Amino acid sequence: MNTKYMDYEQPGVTVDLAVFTVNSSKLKVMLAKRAEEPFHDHWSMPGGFLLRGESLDDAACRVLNEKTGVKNVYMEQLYTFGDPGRDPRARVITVAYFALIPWENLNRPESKKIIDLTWSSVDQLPRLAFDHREILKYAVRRLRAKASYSNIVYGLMPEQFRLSELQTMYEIIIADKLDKRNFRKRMLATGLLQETGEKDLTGAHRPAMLYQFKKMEITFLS
Amino acid sequence: MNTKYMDYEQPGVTVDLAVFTVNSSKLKVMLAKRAEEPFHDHWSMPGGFLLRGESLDDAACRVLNEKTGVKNVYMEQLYTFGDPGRDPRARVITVAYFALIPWENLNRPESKKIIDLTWSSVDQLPRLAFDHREILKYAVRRLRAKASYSNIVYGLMPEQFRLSELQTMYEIIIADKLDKRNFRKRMLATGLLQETGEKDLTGAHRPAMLYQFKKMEITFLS
DNA sequence: ATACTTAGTGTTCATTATACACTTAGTATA
DNA sequence: TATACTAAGTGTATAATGAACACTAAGTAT
Repeated sequence: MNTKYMDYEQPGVTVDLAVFTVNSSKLKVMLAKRAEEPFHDHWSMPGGFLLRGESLDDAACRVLNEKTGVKNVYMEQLYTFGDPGRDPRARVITVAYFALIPWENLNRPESKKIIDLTWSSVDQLPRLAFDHREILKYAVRRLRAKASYSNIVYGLMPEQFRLSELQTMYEIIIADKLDKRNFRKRMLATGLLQETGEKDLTGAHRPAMLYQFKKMEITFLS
Repeated sequence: MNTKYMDYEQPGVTVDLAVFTVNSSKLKVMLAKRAEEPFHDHWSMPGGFLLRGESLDDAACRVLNEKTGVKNVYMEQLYTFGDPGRDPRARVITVAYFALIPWENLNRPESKKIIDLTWSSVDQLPRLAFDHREILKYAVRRLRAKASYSNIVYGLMPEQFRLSELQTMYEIIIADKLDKRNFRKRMLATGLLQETGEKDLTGAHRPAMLYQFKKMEITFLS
């Protein structure tokens, strides 16, 4: 490191994750229990310091993989938080990311159980470390906004699904009801869905066609 | 700084600005000539290192003020760039901002002339230092996108203006023509504009009503 | 007085969004 | 094996929005 830089602050740089999933009809976010001071035993966003030679995106993927064992999920950079005093020990800049994981992809064999992780409903967050409450609120706002004008919800769906499940997913995220017929029309009109040919025969009622996404790629809708 | 952090990389943190204006019917961005290695004499985005105790937003405002003398302009955080190797000397994380300044607010008495600043048309960028070309491309994309669904263009207008000037501003940014009557209908329907009562008597033709914004506040339009 | 230039204004048509209710195809059970 | 039950699946009419389009008005210049 060039000594010329020493006049300036060289903060620590962390990458923190807002990891969302939906389970039990609730939008939930992943929290990690802190094992160290400050905020010992408080819940916080999972995160970690940037490593030498590691890009920000790589760091975010690494942290996610360490905590959940999952890979290849939807992830994007959210915002960078750097107010002085947000970490009482030292100056820390946090690049926040947000990620979406289908509930079905968690609790899989490769997701080693980590005892100090939990999933909290986004409208009942516990007391959080640092400014993480603020960051998560911001992440939820972004997710809700993007759900209304993009197909980002795809990142939360399992491989195959009924259209009614997709609709429910939208309803949970935007916290509002949708009209069944209009919803189906709109979704099928995007051309992003594909019938799998298989039927879901669970339940004492007419079976549902199962669908999948042609490509997992986020696009902007009308 | 806690020595525990020393295992991790402590990068330099800079704040770099994509400062836009419109002049001579072109969307332009501010470039600064570098006085030091690396990339000596190359053009770059204006920016600087984060100072001790300074928030990211404050740093962005400070840099903008140092370069242009202007304050109170529209500014937002854009994205954070942190690939290793983007600065050949050392690890540097750059939090990029974008700002909008009406051309009329520049070259004012308080804007001391800085010889190593220039305005470049965004579609004819010179060779730039670091990854600044990539960052500016990203900023232009964001500006264009936001122009189409928000009233962000307001940040580029002078205090008072004709509706035809506002339309031209939109046309320059989105690089497309708009229908005069539909444009005026839509703009007036937002309720964000206010007649000043004054007329613009320049030119050999019917004078135009002058308008102003009720409040300089970015909102999302239909 | 006339020519010139930009300002200012409404209507029609096409597209998109919204509201709304019945039939279908399975399972469960009497 | 008939009947009840449940969620799946489907179409139309109306309202709202967006797009296309041409003439008159109010000044200045000659």
